[in-house]
Amino acid sequence: MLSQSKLLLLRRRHWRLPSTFSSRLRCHTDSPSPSLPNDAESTVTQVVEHLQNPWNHWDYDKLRPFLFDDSHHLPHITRCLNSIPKALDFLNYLRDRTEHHQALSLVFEGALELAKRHPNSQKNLIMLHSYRKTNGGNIALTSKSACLLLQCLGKAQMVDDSLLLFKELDCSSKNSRICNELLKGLFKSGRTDYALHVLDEMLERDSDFSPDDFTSEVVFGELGKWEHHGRSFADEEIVGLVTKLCEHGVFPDAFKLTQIIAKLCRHRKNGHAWELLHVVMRFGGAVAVEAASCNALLSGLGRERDIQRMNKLMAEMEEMRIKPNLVTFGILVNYLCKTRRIDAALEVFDKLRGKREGNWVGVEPDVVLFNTLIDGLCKAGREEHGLNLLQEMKTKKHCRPNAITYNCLIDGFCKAGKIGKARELYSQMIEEGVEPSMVTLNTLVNGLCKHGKVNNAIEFFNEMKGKGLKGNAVTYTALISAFCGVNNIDKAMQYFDEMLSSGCSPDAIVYYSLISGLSTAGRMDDASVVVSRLKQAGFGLDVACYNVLISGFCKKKKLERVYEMLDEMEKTGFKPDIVTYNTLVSYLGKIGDFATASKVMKRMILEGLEPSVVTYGAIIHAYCLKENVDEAMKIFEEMCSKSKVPPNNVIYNILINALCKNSNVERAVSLMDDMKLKGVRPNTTTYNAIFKGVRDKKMLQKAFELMDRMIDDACSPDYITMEILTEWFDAVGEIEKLKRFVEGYPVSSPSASTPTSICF
DNA sequence: TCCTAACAGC
Repeated sequence: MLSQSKLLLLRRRHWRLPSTFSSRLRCHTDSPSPSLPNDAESTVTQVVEHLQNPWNHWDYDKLRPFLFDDSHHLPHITRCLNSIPKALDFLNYLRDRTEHHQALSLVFEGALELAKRHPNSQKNLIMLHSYRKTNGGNIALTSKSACLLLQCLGKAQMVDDSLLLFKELDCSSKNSRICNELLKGLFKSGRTDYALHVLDEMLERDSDFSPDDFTSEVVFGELGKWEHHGRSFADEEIVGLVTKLCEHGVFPDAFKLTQIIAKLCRHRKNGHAWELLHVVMRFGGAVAVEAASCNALLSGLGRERDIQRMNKLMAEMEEMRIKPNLVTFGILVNYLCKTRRIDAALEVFDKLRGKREGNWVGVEPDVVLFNTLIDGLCKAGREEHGLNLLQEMKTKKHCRPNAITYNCLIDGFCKAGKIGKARELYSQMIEEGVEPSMVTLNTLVNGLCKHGKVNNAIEFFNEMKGKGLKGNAVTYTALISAFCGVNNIDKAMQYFDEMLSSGCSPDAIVYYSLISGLSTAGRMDDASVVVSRLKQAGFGLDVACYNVLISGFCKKKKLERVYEMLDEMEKTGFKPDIVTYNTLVSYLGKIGDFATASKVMKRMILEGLEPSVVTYGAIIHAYCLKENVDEAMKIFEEMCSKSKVPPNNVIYNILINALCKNSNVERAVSLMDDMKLKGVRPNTTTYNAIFKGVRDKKMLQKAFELMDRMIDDACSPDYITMEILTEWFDAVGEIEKLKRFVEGYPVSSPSASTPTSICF
């Protein structure tokens, strides 16, 4: 049969504690806390039983002893009531009968503890807090109560209540735990400055509540966070705060220290991170610092290419006997790879697995380390060596190659132009059961596009679509750029639309590719449409984007649109760069406005930009177009003698072309000799220009000579070369020589019959 | 929950 009280409890279902806590029987058998002596135990049990009386018919005399000498039992007694309403009834009953504040405080503490154990503790604690606020004026808080309330108010971000509560406490009941809870709440609500003020009080020499491990947890946890509700910390402030705490013997744990250092390094504040780690090293020694924290700093230093400090830190680690781990070596190898010192990276790699003499023998490299090295090798054009490492990985149990391993190699072989090998590696990865990723898809699509195999790229992409892999912005950038590159704007637009309809959201780079393609194709109206779509999507133009647009408008002679772009650039805070100036100079040169071109160049120099080889090229080209080759040559001489930029083959090509057109073939030929002398490599365009010149002057012998030189320079004739030479050689009966030339044989000496280096 | 993390597009 259910007792009356149990019925009551059931009726107040929502107040009930879970069955493990709630049964009245349990309270009977529940022995009071172990510290309770046996005789006390029985009196406590008696009074609890009495209080369980469902109609709250309580005998004040029975309770009286607990209000005075034995009042320390009150929290426990209250907890045993197992019902918050009942506890409040008890509290109200006492308040009507006694002025004994301590007793009330202790009963309230018991009620709070009950609430804390309730599954809906937060709500119940808040309820008790409101109860006390509205009608519990004379209930002072014990330290424990204050702690519980501050904890729940902190969680609820009721920061003003927290502060009021804290102020009301008298100094004797304040302790570190209470301060910590307040601190936590203040940080959580973004009252950073107030929190720091409390922390300062805690640190004061004569304060009774000095910071402890929990303080460290709260404060350092806050410093390591990426997002703050209130103001974020200045990096200097972080260092200052940690120093202050360390001086008081409060250290961050290894995890927090690592987190804070990593955060500073990501903000490119290596100096502060360095200082921070060294403060902790200085005050806390090696105990406080683990390899992970050093690794965080090492990787930051690596990113900024600060090898001096990397070495210094490694030496300090050794001195302090902080043992480097695999990650430490990973950072070092990564640094060496990224600075193209791949042999040094291999040396570290071999040392650490004991293949060479060194101190670090016996560390087994992992997949990341292998991948870092393979990528480094591929980027250095040593993909074959990377392949060897792949084979080695396959023999290891814990180093199975993953998609990233294959991606690095596939990219390496693509960049080296060995598309076949790249595809072979792709098949290999499928055979091995390694799932290709989006990066695999993009690497191959891009590789195929870059080598003029757009159709194969599309084929492969379709194949992957069949497997359920969709393309992303990177995939579409590759395709769009490729189609723009072959002037197939419609196809590029088609893929742009497909990207949108497939649900892939474009990024600034895809927009850039299309804008660039349209501008190059002279379709400025379409380009402008894409620009507004880019802006609608929430992106902005960058300098590169402005440059392609300016160049496009220049080509279309839409000067007013050019100025519009320049104004917009200025308004959005972008300064024209060397490309912008070169575009303008080139345009002004082409329309023959040398006065303005010269003004633009002056402004460019005023802005601190040095004229580049492109700037000189633009001016030289402009004079050539105006058939003022003498002036062009003057600038060329100036380049050779005074400027910091020596002429390249583009400059020579412009001049050779112009001289030939001007019937000054001799001078053009001497420029070709000059190129050889200066080590500037001629290309097919150079030869085409000079061939035109010697053809017009009917210098057949010179043509033979140049053909041999062309073979020696490993330049292959193109359709323009053939156009220039075929008719001429046919007319003079030398078509055989031309055939031999195309096959790579020398032609100037009739006896020559062995192929030359062109076969390589 | 920290550190190496590698790979793709302008």
